[in-house]
Amino acid sequence: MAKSSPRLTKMEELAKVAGVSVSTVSRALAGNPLINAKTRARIVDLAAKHNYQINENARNFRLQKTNVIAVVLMLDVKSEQHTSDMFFLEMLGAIADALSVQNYDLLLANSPMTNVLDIHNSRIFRQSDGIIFIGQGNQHKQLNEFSDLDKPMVVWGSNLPDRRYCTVGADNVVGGYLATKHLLNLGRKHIVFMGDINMPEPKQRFEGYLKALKEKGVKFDKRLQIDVPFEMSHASEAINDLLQQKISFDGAVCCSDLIALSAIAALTESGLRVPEDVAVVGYDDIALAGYSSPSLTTVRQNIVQGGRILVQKLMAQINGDTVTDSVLKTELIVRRSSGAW
Amino acid sequence: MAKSSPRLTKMEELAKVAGVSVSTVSRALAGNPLINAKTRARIVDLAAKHNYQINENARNFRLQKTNVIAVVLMLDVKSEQHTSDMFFLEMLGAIADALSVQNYDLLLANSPMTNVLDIHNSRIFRQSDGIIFIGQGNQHKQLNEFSDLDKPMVVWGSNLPDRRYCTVGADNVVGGYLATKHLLNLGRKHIVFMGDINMPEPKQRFEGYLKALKEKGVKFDKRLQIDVPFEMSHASEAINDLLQQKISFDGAVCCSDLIALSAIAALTESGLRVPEDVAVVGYDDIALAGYSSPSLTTVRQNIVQGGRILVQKLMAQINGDTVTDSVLKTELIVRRSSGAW
DNA sequence: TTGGCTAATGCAAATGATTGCAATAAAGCT
DNA sequence: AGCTTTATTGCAATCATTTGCATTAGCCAA
Repeated sequence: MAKSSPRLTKMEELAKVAGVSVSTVSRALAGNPLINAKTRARIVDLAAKHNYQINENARNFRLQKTNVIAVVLMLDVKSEQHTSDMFFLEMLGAIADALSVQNYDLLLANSPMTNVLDIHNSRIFRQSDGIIFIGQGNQHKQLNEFSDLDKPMVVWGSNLPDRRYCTVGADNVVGGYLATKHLLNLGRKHIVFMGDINMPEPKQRFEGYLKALKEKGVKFDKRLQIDVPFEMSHASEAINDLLQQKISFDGAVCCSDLIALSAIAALTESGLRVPEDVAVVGYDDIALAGYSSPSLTTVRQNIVQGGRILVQKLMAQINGDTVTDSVLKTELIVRRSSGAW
Repeated sequence: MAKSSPRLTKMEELAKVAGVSVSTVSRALAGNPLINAKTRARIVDLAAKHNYQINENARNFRLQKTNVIAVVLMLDVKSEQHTSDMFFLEMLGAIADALSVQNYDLLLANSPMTNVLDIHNSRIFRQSDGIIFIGQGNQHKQLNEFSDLDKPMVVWGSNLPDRRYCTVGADNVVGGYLATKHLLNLGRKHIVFMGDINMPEPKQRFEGYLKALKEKGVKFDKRLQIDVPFEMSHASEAINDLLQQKISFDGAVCCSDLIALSAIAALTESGLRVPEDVAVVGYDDIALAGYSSPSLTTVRQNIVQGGRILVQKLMAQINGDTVTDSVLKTELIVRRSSGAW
């Protein structure tokens, strides 16, 4: 590039420089094969040389699209998942990256939302070409209704029965299975499951938990399943309750790292050693997991890949394609201390 | 509202229903006093009744504005602040809330950025009416240059000398002071300061640290100031180094909760008790701080207020006003365990 | 009645891009 | 040469809104 001339801001100007009509420039920049290849190349070069940038405002207006994707964080409802961990930010970052590649903006919606359907009359709806929901909360039914509005949408979450919307999510059954099997392999027999099985994702993890128990021929003790919300404080209380009731256990599968850390705190405060007396496995692999003491064995969901696939599915819908659900691989991150080696 | 008719999507339709021209509708909805008050009220009512929503795309196009604010997370550079804690998400949420009140969208830019000036030729720049930078990283100079581009901008960070851009930030000097004084009041005399004083904010907190020491007549031991990045793992190493060198200390002021938690982990692993042997104070008050064991005494920045003021300052600039910096109050959150009562 | 003044409203241009259709030029065919 | 076909390009309408200027209507005074 020889030198950058003063920037051309309108197609009209670029057309004059190139000695062609505005239509031709428009088509050339869009890669329309109607335009002679040589002309096209020449115009593209000129555009670069003069630092021409299309006016996206005008373009979007003409094309009746917004080039904006709304992201709704489902973190309103009490005892909702991940309210206080890194999951959302990481996912948000992953989505933003994936979107920027496609030249889309991200419109963040994060005001408390008691009913997803309220979105219909909001800016979120009108001012976006599609919506990504992070989590389902307990609004499965509303999400189903929402999908009837024919707005491109995709949901990070589990593939619930009767869903009419597209989901992308990690394999929760496998996640629960891996965590449980890890503890079983260490010889633990009395394993607590900490997570609210009324919520979609914990429920599936619990399935995996049961599957692993069955495989090893360990009988399930239903006193060991505890409906703790993802919020931390309840986890310590739950552990203390168990201890007080003299229900003995030597392992714990937790539905988030925060629950796990909270449980570990309660255990050590009660004089129990982790992992010698009780081995603990978390979920999510938040940054803290690796650095806490004892460092945390945990189940990792591939968030970057998740964000990318969410965007990809949404784009497909915007282009009129029909899409299918996607279940991502889940892996167990074994660290030395909490879950033993 | 009697009943909602099929939605009107164009002003033209609304104008027909109202029996006036499009111009009149436009002016009426904008509250233009040219239009007769009664007519205006009638049109506004009709708009509501027919659920008319203005086409913001067309409006923005005509008015040559984007109604989008870009938010740049300065989390690229190695050893940058807060890379892995909740701070960014909370701030992002606060900003998004404040923006939505003003009917602005949030465009998230979070791709690694080695030089802020690269933004000039990017979508972030063209497709937004203003930019909010979260953090300064080590790009103070570039931010200064950037401010010469006459794009409305505001920066969350500390009020460095020679800045030509508007900043909003918490009072880091006071933060460092409060944390240190708290430990001194508990009778601690050998207090470690953990934070990279080459970074703007830790540097100011360090100032507060020194001020508190001086006030109590405690001499500063420079071996106790340690340049740990905000990233956690280094903090444990640093603590272990100190212990190995037999440098004794009985307190620690940390520049983030993550550093604090990491330090606590290292201390307890070495057989030291927190807070009996070493009292620790963190910074940020992330959700985990209250639930970890021992629970963490920490310095809280008012993030919601911060987001609101950032937006307010930016709006003022967009409207052509000149703005001044803003320093927010900082408070110490005392919890029983880590920092003692 | 006519002219002047004001308050209220409408006309039409403008914003910057896209695209159906028409127009032109070049080439091929008989 | 004359006619048809094809490859390229340009014209002009269109998207929904805002706004300078013109227009109309109503009122009052002379």
